[in-house]
Amino acid sequence: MSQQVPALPDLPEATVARLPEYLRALHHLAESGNDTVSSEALAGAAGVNSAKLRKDLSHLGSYGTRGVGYDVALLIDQIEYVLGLTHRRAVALVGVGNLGHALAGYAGFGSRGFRIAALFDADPARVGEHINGLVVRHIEELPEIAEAESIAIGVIATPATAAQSVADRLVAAGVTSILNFAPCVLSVPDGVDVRKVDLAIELQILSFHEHRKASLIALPAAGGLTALPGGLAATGTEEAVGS
Amino acid sequence: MSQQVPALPDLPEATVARLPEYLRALHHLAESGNDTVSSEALAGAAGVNSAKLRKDLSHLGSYGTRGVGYDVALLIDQIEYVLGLTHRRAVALVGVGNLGHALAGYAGFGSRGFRIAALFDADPARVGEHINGLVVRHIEELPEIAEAESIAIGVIATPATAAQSVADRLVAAGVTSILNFAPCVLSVPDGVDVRKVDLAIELQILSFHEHRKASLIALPAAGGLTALPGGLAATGTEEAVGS
DNA sequence: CGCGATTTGTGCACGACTTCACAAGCGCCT
DNA sequence: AGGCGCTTGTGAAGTCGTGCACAAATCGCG
Repeated sequence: MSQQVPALPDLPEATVARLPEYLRALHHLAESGNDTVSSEALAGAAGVNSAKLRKDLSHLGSYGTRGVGYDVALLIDQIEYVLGLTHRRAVALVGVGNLGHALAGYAGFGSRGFRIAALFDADPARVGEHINGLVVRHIEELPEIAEAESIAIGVIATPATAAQSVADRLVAAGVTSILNFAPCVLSVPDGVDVRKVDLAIELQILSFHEHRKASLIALPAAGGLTALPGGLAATGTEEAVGS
Repeated sequence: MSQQVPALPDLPEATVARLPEYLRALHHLAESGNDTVSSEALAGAAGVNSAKLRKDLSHLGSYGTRGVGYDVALLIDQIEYVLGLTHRRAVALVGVGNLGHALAGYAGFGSRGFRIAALFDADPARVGEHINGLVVRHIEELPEIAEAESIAIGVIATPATAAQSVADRLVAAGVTSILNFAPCVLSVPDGVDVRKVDLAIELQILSFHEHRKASLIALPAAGGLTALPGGLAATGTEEAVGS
């Protein structure tokens, strides 16, 4: 076996964070029947500028053809390989409350490289419940199941008060990557990666920009500090045309 | 009248993204009865290092006391002011499927400065449903309700195919900030902010790190690029991934 | 009142990321 | 075969963010 892949180049973190977006755009293009795509077009579909896209892809190697563009299928394979999506990864979801239920039923996980292999909760009243074809198990059972299913990724969807304890259990069960939806900071050993998603934080960041926009409008051109320069569109198409 | 606030300093985006985390930590400290906190302690609670925290806070002004620390209550007020959280902002949630349901029931929004003012869906079968004390309305009703409720923030929890159309409607209804859970790129006019949350992307980023960790272990110390520095220190408080 | 312990605020150097601008490479057309 | 237009890949410059290290400021105590 052994593909001739050149042993995982170590990519800038910012690039890694964008690769999944490129991948999604590429799948979309492939479904639309495109078999090649230019950096300009792909960048547009992914919401970044083309120079950044080319630099990102260049870190993976040279998979484009000058004068032509990128081969969609080849690029998909390369990105999936780099992201470690060549096989479906098993994920454990802990906490089947409000959010946990929604996550358990989210089709996007299944279609994009992951398999929810087990659901856990600490509340005995919830254990045994069937969700989307899976049965909720008690958190105590985590070690055996994690072992049996080769689970390396855990998702925490519990209240903040339980999150650290759950994280400890996950780590003890061999999990080395955690996606944390609880609004709190987790402390984990070296070598374990944690990513955090906090819905309220996202809104608060938007609120800041609302506040700023409002205060800019409210102030009559006071000094020279208005004249909003570039606009702050986050993921607009690109390069704001109008001004 | 007129608070003596010095007209919204324009903060680095990276700082803005961390302020909500500081705010959460501060509320936690306040509830625990602390009335002052050092940069070291607060940084620990927020999962950053103290130099960064001090620099972030210094952008807001000088609200600390040398030799003592920061006044918790004062700092909360300042951060809430800067983030525009002095009043509760009305949010429209569009799409009450799997995820939308969970978001509508998420208590964190209510407790951290937001009020879900209305729920919308395009599916007539869902219109009229009651969720958490709110009734689901048809998307056509958005303009009047957005106006009546002064809604400036919209949350999109629809399938990707509907997201752009919903975004257009939101913008037309006067919304200037959008939180997008649909896995697609939105294009919006200048002056409208968009933040995106994609659950599958978060997992794919973790997958990359899993892949990288696995390949490092697999390779017997080949060149000079392995040599993982830290070893397995117990419960590193912070610095999870560190490149 | 002055001194030492403590902690903030910040100048500076460094590193990471972004953007520009262009040479190099490729395919097509004549 | 040769030239032309198009697109990639990348050096180099610019921007942004981070972290160190220390001066400045404050408190408490003798």
